[in-house]
Amino acid sequence: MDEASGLRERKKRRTRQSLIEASLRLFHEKGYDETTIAEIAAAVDVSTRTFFSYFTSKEDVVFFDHETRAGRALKVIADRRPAEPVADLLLRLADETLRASILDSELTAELFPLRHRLVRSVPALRARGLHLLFDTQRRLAEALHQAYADEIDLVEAAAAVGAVAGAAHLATLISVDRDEPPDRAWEAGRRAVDITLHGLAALGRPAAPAAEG
Amino acid sequence: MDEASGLRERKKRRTRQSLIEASLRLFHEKGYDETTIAEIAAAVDVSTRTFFSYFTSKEDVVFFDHETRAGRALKVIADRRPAEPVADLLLRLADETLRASILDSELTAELFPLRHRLVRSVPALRARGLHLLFDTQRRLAEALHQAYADEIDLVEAAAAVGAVAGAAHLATLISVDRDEPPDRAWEAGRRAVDITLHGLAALGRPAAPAAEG
DNA sequence: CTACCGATTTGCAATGAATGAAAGTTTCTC
DNA sequence: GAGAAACTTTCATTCATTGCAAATCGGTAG
Repeated sequence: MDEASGLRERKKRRTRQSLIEASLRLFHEKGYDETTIAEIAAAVDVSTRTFFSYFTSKEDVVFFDHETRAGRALKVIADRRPAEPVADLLLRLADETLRASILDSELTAELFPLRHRLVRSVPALRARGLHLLFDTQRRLAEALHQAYADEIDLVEAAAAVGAVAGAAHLATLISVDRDEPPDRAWEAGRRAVDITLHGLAALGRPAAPAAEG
Repeated sequence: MDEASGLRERKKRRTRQSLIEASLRLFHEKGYDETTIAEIAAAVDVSTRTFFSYFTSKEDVVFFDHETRAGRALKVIADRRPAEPVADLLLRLADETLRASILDSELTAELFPLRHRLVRSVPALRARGLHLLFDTQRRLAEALHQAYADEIDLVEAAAAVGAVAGAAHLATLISVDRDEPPDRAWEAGRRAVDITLHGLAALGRPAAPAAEG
């Protein structure tokens, strides 16, 4: 795609990456509000103004990889397997997304968990994160509707995406907020998805194993 | 409760209300970013500084009634009817919440829909709104778990709340974004909740009417 | 009515994010 | 190399937000 690497490109990529890493590191050390753009810029040795030509806002640096991730999720839907039931696709989608949000990243092992903590603890970042999450959900819903055009309408698609994402998100969120380890959070998300797929109507009843036919 | 109305109290209430209304009106007329706190303050004839003693930020005015609403939702759960199935309570909860977000408000008929549009169209407000929404969901999940302590664990409660809220929210959101009228959005939300309660596993299949037993 | 206490409001100064415009540099192309 | 295109840096400005101290206001005990 954009592999064309002139010196210019490489330099830009490096600056960008440096800004991201310096930002996260400083946010971690001094706190988000306490860190000024000036300090970040100084750490990378560029002007304050340059920061804003790479990221539109202070919040934005933290979500540098959002678009990449959203694209990957959309691709899962776009590449849906022929005759695959909606529920199966949703399960795969949830699986991949959960995995990605716990492991995968363009960040070093040092910075990855650190960002998580930041987004969880800084209200402004949490808010921005949710905003991005929802915009993605909307896109996913539209994509799902497209992919299964003659099977489910837009409202159904929205219900499906919203339900699965909502359940998984809230479940992992609560788990993580209780300082449970990543694998526990992953498990919670996974279980939430299962419950949602099988229907909340069954909740609280003994344990009626969902009939497969 | 706090009905103690000295002149002081009344005056404060009036100022607060004026600030809210002036804000919404100006945000609508000039746009959110284009409206300065100074203008809002001027419109109500108080100092800029005073604005901040009523609301912690510019975004905050718009969500002045959030806490009240969240409290009402929590109360629905707290007052759960004896022996009421989880799914039934969730349905009632969704119903009341959907209704409230389309009708009810401490605002005039003129300002109510106007705020909706603002929150939908201004990224910063949308983000803040989602943040508040999620905090509420978390509280609702904890409350649900408490209310049904020996029937569902916290993850199940989170899955339930997240799924229902997620489905309803995304469905109405998409509907509203397509400029469909409020009653259509309400219907979409309602349908999304039904779908979620019955399980997404059934999606896309002919039309297997959920067995009631 | 008057003095006094505590709650509000105000004016002022400062900090820092974000943006626009113009000028200076660097990289790329021919 | 010359010039264009892409980046950066400077500089100046607007505006949200906050801390502080002085000025006001409302309630109330003499």
